[in-house]
Amino acid sequence: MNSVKEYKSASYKTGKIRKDNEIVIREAAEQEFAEFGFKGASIMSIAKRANVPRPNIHYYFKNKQELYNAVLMDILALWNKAFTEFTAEDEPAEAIGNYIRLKLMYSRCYPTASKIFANEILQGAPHLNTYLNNDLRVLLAHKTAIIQGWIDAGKMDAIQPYYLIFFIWGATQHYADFGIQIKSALGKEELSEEDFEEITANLIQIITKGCGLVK
Amino acid sequence: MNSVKEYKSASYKTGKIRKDNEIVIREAAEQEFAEFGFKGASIMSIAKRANVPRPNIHYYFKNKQELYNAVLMDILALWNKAFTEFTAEDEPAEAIGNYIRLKLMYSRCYPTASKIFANEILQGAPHLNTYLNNDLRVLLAHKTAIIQGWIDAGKMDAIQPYYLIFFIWGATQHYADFGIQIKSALGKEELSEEDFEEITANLIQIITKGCGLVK
DNA sequence: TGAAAGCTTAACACTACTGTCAAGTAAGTA
DNA sequence: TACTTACTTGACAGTAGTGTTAAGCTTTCA
Repeated sequence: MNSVKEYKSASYKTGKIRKDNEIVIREAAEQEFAEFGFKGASIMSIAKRANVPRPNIHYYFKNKQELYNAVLMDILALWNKAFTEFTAEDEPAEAIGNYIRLKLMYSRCYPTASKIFANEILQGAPHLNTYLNNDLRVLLAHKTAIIQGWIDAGKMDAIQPYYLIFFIWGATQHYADFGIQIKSALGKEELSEEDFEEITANLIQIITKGCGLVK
Repeated sequence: MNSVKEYKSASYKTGKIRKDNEIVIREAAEQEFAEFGFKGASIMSIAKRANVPRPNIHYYFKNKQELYNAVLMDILALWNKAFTEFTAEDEPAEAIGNYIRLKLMYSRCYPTASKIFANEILQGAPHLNTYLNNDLRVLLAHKTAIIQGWIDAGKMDAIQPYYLIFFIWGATQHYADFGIQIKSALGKEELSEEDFEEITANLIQIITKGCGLVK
């Protein structure tokens, strides 16, 4: 099992073709899952999006569940990365501003990932129980402790740290998940980089000022 | 067709049994659509939730689409009601505070409605094109004009009115749509009325102060 | 009380989708 | 080149779900 020969043979198996095809299928699956959630998505439709015969998908991923898991794990990795950003040593105004900027950048660059996550939560998070009750909870407890530290040090107003985080999440993710509504309301086909810069500036201004971090 | 007799006969038709059954089915459908969206929902599963044989649903609603439309129309009526609240004559601090309070109340009292709307938007709003491009756009233009008036009168900071509205939507709806994540993060089974009051107070404080409406 | 309207239900035909298999083709390596 | 492994594809069986029908039951009210 662990001989050099076996290892080599394994590396042949996971060759370029497999890698490429997996990516194409994953991307098609992301679109489908983002729109319809796990239950509403169909392998047939994913196959059409990916432009491959349906059985190919089963060749690369055992079933719908496994394909979904693969996609979801990628997203969680991305999500965790967006979260490990500010520390107790940072100045709160800058740290919170950067966090908002980062979250909005994610909404702009990875709206599909955000939508899949939203769908998963709407469906009652059946595949994310472990994540929500462990990883996320720990990360969140850490962040809120930092914010509480800033409050105790008199650096900002006494806001419930959890609610501050939820405010940032809600306001920033809205631009990915409700993108269509926003575009429609603004009468735009797409939001440009400049639009996002303006949104970022507005949101940072409201929140930092609202927390007593700037005048 | 319009004779008194016909009218009377029509009123017999829509009797108590029909009314009651329609409500039971509608409520079951709301739950199902909130979790799975239009495509992911199944009439079979709605029938089980409502505790009626499946064909009964077809007796009251022609098909899945019509049932969904009925549910969605109720929600839009509710949504519009949540929107017709502040006017140019109001003091901005109070008006915006009240709007945030109202939106959070909706998230608390009608989370299912909020989730159905979220699902619809995530699926690309195929049934809401008309609403988004007409009703909503008009309402929104009206509200943003009022906010712009307050800004021009020097009553508040120069925030893009559209973005202010979107912040409020995102931050408030988050408590309905992402309720599970929030409960999980806070380690609570349910959010109490007191929790919502605290959330409301925090959010109003951040936003009104952040807009330069209070010190 | 009985006729008409309203409601329920089992059964049917049909479609969409899933997962599997076996036979085939293409790619990679000794 | 010959052999092995990787990949593709059409065909199949099975399940879940939809919408319809026809027959039976219940309620209403003249």
